[in-house]
Amino acid sequence: MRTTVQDVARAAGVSVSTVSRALTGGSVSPSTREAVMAVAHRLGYQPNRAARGLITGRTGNLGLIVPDLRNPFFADVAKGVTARARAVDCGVFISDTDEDPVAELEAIATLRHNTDGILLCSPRSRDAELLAAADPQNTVLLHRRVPGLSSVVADIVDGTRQAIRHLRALGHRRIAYVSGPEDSWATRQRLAGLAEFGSDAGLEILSVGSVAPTFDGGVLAGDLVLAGPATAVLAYNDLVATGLLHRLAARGAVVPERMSVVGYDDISLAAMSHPPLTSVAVPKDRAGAIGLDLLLGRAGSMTAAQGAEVILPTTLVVRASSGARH
Amino acid sequence: MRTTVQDVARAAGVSVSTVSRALTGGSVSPSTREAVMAVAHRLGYQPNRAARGLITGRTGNLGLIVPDLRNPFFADVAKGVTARARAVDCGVFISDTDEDPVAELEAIATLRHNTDGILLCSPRSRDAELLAAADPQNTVLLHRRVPGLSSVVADIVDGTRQAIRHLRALGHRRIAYVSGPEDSWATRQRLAGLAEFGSDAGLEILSVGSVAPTFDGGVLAGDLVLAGPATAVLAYNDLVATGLLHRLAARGAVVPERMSVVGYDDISLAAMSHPPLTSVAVPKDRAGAIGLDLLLGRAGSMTAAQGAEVILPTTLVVRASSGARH
DNA sequence: GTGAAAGCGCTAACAA
DNA sequence: TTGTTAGCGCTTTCAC
Repeated sequence: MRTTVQDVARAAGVSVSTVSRALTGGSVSPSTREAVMAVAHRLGYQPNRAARGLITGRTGNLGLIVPDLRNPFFADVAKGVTARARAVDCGVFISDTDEDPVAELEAIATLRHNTDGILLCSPRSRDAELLAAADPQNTVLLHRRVPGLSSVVADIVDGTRQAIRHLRALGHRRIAYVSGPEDSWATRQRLAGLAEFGSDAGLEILSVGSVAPTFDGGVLAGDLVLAGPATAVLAYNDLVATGLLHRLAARGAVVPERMSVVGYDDISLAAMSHPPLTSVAVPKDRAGAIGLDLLLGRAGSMTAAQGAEVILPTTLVVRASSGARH
Repeated sequence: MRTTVQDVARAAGVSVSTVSRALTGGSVSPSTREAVMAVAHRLGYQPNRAARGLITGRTGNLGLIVPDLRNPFFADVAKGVTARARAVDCGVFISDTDEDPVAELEAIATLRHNTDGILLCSPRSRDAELLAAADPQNTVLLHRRVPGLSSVVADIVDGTRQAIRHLRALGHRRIAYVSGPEDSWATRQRLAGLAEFGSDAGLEILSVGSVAPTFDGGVLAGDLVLAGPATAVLAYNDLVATGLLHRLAARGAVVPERMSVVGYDDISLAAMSHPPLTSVAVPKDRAGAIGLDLLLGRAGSMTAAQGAEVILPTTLVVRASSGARH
């Protein structure tokens, strides 16, 4: 049997309430506290979080919901969350919904009752669904914004701006854009960033349509891009950019001489691609960590309950896949 | 306030125990069960797992400890665990120890008291430490074997055999091997596989030493391999193989014409490398799922408490990075 | 400053 | 089949 407060109380010759106070920081005489702590340590006492949660109403745990842990983007987010959680001694339930919206809603329903809060990565669900399922008081959206819910997002519009300016500075005048899922918030943000250059006389943004935000989507996009007059391409994300790189190589189009390629997100893959990929870096792990702080009321004056909207800066990381126009 | 069994009981006009029975599968009349279920659903009732766990002694949750979620290998393992967990309605605490052995022991200590069991990925800790910290009754080791603890591992010896035979069939006679962390179980297994070919007269296995099991480790290994007479190389894992591929490309050594490369683990990166990587596929997600079943006593007759040792088959996936000797 | 007792939400005896 | 009751381990009034 596990050691309980009872055991510690008996061994220390005090009451259970004194043990509880000594361990949780109530008002106890210093000598008593010390004695209790010593006994607790000697007995290897670990408080039962469930029992504590039952009475305090706080579980000390929170939930993280992601569409796919295999996607390096979400793995990075999860890493940021777990790292911060470890620092503040908070448990993290992770739910991988496998891109299934139904599983996502189920996860929200379960976790909202069994945790102190939910960090939600939901690129695809509709605003209304999210608003219906989530509790605004203790839900923080990661990398997506929905009015009425707290969120931590990256400044995608500015990231797009940096990418296009970079390519323009390299002499590119016709830049293809490979879009992602049409209904997603991230897609809309990217397009908003591109729209800024609509009035730029010397520049043409050529949309080659939407593809799946995957390696295969990028392979598909490769041919579409080569069919046009573009000398550079901005991809929806690094997975797409990597597929693009492959297809270009297979078609004999040398990067960056024939075509410059810029990705999005700066996942670890970007540095390992061939050639290494120029990419708009998004602070994925930091977003996770800040989201957690918001949930726990540790983010300075901001809390999730107040409907905080945090925007994190993006940075263009220049590698070998982008170069001067030939 | 959340709805409780009390609320459901009142609304359904029955006692709390009837509600409990109706919801957990006790003996209740079909009509009552149906009525209770309907009311529970209407009220959006979600049982408080903490309260349930307090009395049943089972939390319905388990813990997964990994060194690094960013590593695709462990992301795959986590995916397997969470997918199976979702199917059996079980929560998963994930703890990313960031390769820190101290954090790992802390995670074990916390989770063993707050979950029904622990799935542990610990490539580096020493056997004795693990045996001291873990409870053999409800701990399952993933991708590592320690006498006295249950484990789910891949047949690495056979995987190595397949890789070497593949290269030999392609005409290679001098095969370099890039080793990983010297003290790890996985490293020893790979070496055991290679040892089988020690007496093969027409074959020479050239060890080029140990490197970090990362992309950078592979870059480093590239030069070491090129300095020798080998025409093919087997890398510790796919991350190393990818770094190798990069360095070989940078040095002008065409793969597979000048050098065949075979990796290990078949992470998603393998299919996206340039050229796509031949790799020994390890059933990462299946291992996670089976580990979970072992913990929950759902794996047929086997349970973690009995010290089960499951060995999963490996398969060589041939892609473009390996070819006939020139 | 300390102890006794109530009770968080739930399940499992035990009665009926 | 159903209801009543005790109690899981803990924190928190409320007395003292």
